[in-house]
Amino acid sequence: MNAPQPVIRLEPFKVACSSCNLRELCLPLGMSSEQMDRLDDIVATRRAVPRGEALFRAGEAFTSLYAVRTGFFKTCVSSEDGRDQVTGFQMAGELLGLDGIGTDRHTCDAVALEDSQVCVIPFHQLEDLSRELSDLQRHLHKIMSREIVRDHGVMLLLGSMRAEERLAAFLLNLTQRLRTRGFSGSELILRMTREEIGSYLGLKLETVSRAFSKFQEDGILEVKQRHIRVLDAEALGRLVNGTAC
Amino acid sequence: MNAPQPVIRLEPFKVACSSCNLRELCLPLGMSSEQMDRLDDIVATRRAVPRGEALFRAGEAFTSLYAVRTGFFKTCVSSEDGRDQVTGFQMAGELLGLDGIGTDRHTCDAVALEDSQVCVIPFHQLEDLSRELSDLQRHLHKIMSREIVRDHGVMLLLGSMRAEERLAAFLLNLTQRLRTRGFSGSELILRMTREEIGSYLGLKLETVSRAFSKFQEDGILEVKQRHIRVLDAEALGRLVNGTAC
DNA sequence: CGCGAGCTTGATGCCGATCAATGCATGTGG
DNA sequence: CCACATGCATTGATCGGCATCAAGCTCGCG
Repeated sequence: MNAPQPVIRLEPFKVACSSCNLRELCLPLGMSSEQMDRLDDIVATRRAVPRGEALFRAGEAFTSLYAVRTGFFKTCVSSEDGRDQVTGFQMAGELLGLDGIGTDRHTCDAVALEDSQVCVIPFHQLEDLSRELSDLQRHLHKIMSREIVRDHGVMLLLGSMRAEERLAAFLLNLTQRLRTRGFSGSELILRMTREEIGSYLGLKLETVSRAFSKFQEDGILEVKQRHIRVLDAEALGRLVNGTAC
Repeated sequence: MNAPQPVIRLEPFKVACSSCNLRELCLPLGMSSEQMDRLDDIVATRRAVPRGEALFRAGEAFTSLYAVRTGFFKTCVSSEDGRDQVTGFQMAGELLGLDGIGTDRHTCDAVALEDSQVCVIPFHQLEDLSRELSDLQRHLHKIMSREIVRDHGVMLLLGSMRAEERLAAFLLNLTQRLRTRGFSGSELILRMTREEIGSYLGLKLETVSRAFSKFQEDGILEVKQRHIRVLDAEALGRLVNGTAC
């Protein structure tokens, strides 16, 4: 059903982890410059993915991991009967494609929510290199483990939180990650629709919209379509921790 | 808050992956006998965990992975405000502890639901060995990736299925895994309470109970407390795929 | 300017949570 | 052996949060 969709590929151009401003967020975290040079040898190309296009789709052969260099992605899985679920949103410095390692096929779609660029990391070469560089090996393991832990957090959210708590947790997570990337965290532009937020949070888009309106009424947020300003981050935090209940 | 709880530890005794009847399900899958000997060098001890005790708890230092040898476990995470969520059930041949790699601390509790034994796999030694044995390295990566994919499946379940579908999916998954281990799959004894099933599925225990009763009325299951007999596996499958809606 | 995608808001209904009572198996002590 | 406690499961009655259905609204764009 998911016919492999042609993805626009710009002419590959040379990139270097060692000179990338994301190196402290991304795969090269904590590596020496010699180690990074080795990594540069295998992370040789970038790929541009226009807004709305898929970087990969469920069912396609897995060959590489991808590091988001610029832009924003969602990943989503779907069941046979057509229901689908957004499993995550990825921003600069985050890895895509870990799902494909287990079966050598991707198990989800990765779709760009704005014009984006990724670094292509051929996985078998990465495995080879990580047998030589134990720092790289360890970091790869940590990244995969953290993805598992993140997923557990989402399960907790989906299994036990009510609508407003879910949205609050989502916003806190987003602002947190933006702050790590040098943004203020109190002002943000959502790159996804209400429906995509809802899919991620296990809610319908109307419920997401109502929750936004509620937060605005309560003076916690200022909401103008996709432009969000966080007025009371503490209140958001209280919502998540349930202290406010 | 989670004080490290003493876990009963039997005197370690020698074990061997190479002679383990789970080797085709577990970490040694697909390895040669020389490779397995190397693995045996580091997987040197077992540990017994009585029913109700924790193998590890959130916050404890991470040192090892554990392979379930006999018995049955649940893993659960909890939020600051005390809500908790069962994130998985593990049976023979499955690995526990992957969550701890990312931060060197466990992020969930692993609790035995019956008297159990695990093989202790010191993680740093496993990393060392997997730098030598690419088959082992690759298999470890596959195991972690599959855990991520499994988690995505649970998200889909929690985010978009209704109560009976969730229970049906859960039962199919259980019987599937039991069949892999040589059991019939049409008859099973649940090792967990209705409440634990509910936590995993994002439902209250009463809802789980009602769903069981409904399946019994419909002739899909025979339910006697924790003894379940699957009378109509196809109907269960239809429920999950939504064809029945 | 008008169209359409996405967002907001209201009215209604249903699924599953909640509250409560009872049943059933196991274990313990008199 | 029975009396009783305890933990778990079942079942019923009621309630509430979110889904659903249905209008409008906003904004960007051809």
